[in-house]
Amino acid sequence: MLHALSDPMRLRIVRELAAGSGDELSCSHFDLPVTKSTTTHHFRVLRESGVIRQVYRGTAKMNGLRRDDLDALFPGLLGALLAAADRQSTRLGVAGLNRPAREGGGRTGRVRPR
Amino acid sequence: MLHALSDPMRLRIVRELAAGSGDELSCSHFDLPVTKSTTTHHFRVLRESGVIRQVYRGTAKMNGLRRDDLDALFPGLLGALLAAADRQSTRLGVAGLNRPAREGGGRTGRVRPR
DNA sequence: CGACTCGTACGATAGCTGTCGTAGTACGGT
DNA sequence: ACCGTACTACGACAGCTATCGTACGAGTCG
Repeated sequence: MLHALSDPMRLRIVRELAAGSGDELSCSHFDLPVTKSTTTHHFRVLRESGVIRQVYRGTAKMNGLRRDDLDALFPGLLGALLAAADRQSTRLGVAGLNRPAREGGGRTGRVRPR
Repeated sequence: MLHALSDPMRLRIVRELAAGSGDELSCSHFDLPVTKSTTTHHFRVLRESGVIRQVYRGTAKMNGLRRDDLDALFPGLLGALLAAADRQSTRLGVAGLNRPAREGGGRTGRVRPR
């Protein structure tokens, strides 16, 4: 789980999910600066690490944060983590949630161009 | 920081540091199932991610958990994390802290043999 | 039906990283 | 002086993984 959450892109997804008042968002709701393939990859990692739940709801695939399960396993962890991410976000970037997440000096692969 | 803590070996180090009533332990106090080179590597990652503090105390190098700094930056995170690790530890392995950490099916490199 | 959108699967690629071994430095004991 | 301990630096290697592109199936709309 720590590994899953230690990627900026995935942490961003989780934060958006947690911020969403409703609890389920479609994959395409997220406007991530990566291709669809990569998005699928990240959602899979999150699902396989038990952080989110994915269900087909008619035509779209809804993603839900498994908050209760996580809280049962690791009480307080998710909350503290989200709070920490929020604090760091507001400390570094101005825009709250819209942090670039690995702007420029990414550590791996290309990000978008080509 | 999440990345630093998402490695079993490093989490183990941090847990031992946190468990130590005194706050500073020498590198060699830890009996990790890896070579000294790898140990140095992990300590460096922990130091560079700001989780621990290293000071030369005479001949030995003492490692201290930067608990207060971390708590200031991410209130409650470290506590929740350690608690979660403890719970998971007692759930999976019997021996509390002495979990093998990547026994057998490690994902990378060889572990010891050769 | 055809076109479009959403999401997946597969293969490729580059970079990170955990691990090791060997060699080196600093320091204290014999 | 010599050796042992503690730790680091550097190089090598294998595996993971974040990313991309392309191709594909499912479903919706004109």
